[in-house]
Amino acid sequence: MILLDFSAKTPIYEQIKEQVVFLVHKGVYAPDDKLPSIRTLAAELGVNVNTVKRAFSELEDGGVVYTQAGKGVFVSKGAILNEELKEKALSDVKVSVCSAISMGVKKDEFLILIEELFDNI
Amino acid sequence: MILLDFSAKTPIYEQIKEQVVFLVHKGVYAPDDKLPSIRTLAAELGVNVNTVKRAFSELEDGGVVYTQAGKGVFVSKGAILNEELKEKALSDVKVSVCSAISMGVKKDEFLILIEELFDNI
Amino acid sequence: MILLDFSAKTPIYEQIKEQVVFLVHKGVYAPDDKLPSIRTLAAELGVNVNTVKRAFSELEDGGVVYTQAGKGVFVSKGAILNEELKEKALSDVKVSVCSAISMGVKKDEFLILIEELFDNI
Amino acid sequence: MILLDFSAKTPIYEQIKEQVVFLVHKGVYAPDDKLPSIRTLAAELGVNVNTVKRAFSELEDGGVVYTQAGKGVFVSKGAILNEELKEKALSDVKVSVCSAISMGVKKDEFLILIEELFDNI
DNA sequence: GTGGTCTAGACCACC
DNA sequence: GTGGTCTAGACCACG
Repeated sequence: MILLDFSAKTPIYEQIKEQVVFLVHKGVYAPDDKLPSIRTLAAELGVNVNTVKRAFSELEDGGVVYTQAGKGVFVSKGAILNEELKEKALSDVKVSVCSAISMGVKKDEFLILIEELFDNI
Repeated sequence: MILLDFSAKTPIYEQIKEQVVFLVHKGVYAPDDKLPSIRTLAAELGVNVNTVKRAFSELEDGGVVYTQAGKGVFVSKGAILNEELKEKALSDVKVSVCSAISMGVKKDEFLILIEELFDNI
Repeated sequence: MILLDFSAKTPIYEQIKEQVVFLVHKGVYAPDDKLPSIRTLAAELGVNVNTVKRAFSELEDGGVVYTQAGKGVFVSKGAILNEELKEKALSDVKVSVCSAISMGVKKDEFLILIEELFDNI
Repeated sequence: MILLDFSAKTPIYEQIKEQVVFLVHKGVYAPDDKLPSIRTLAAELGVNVNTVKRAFSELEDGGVVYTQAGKGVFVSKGAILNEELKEKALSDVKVSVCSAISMGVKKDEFLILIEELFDNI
């Protein structure tokens, strides 16, 4: 299931992308599984069709999914290794950590936060 | 000194805000110190007056600075202890880390990144 | 309908803020209703886009409305119960009444003024 | 004693005017009493001489004080009856009360507030 | 079409 | 000199 935060700063299509990638990593969608159709997903999420289309299109550019015209959108075999998205995510972490450091957050606080997050998985 | 990255995705006024907060935390500006006038700073940064104004205005909303019309903008006494900003920054880190985890980033990668950032200070 | 007094001392964006809050309290705009777009409203009021934008932006800070970029500005669910705004308004009354008292205004004059204002509603 | 709120929205010279009027009404300064010199008062308040000068100048226009060149500024005999300032103060109350009404403040709340203020005198 | 950001001007009140 | 408000444009990302 995909949940969107419409009030968030991150664009809707980015949220969709991230959550699809997440679901693939989690194994909810295996390679060659068919994703929900663009129109179905758009209806479920209460979102414009173009928004889902953009998300899927960029996922395809990133090699996470592939499209078969008239059939649907499927998970790529190499999806798990998508380095581009991973790099971007790490870069975002770097930015937010830098910002937090400038607010006076100490190293220990980061380490604790990361431990907590990994414990909750 | 404030440095701007005009090609960054983060708005200029946000960059100014962050760096002012950083300078205050570093002690470059002490409580009740006068910040450069918005016009002076705008000229130095090669930026529009309104952009600096917005940055200062939002810093005022956040309790980091206070304004005396006709006099200038000054650092608040409680600015150093502003826990709210710190909490928000940590929350942002949490979000970005969660996102990165879902992209497949492993715990070690976070730890390395944090070590690197603290080494560079 | 929003009416502006361009010759008033109170800034235009403050007038817009007050009247939107008033309309929300009156129930003209219910929670999750979409407000007029900033461009439409600016055109209707004969005012600059940025002025309306500032009004909406500050209403968002105050929790009266929320924004979905690319969609519009909507009334918050908790807007009607916003005690903070009420407290601030009462505080402003207190200040002005104190000032008036020091000018020699008697208690009866306040009571008469309040009666008149409530009669006109 | 005059106390200023530099962070307030009301201009410094208005605050000085109001407090002088208040002190006169309270009887701290009687008719023909000499007020502190402009420079003395400016120094005490940590304020620019021009600011005090403006306050006194407008008080003189309003008939609250009169100036004797080379001697000083003195309280007028008719100061207690200054209707102009009183009208302005009442007008300010009206504005703030209107604003508060639109925020949902009820009549009783105003009456209670006024009772409280008059009890504290 | 929507809001978000930014620019380059302007005028005003205050200090 | 300072900040506060406002205008009339512009470009961008998003839906």
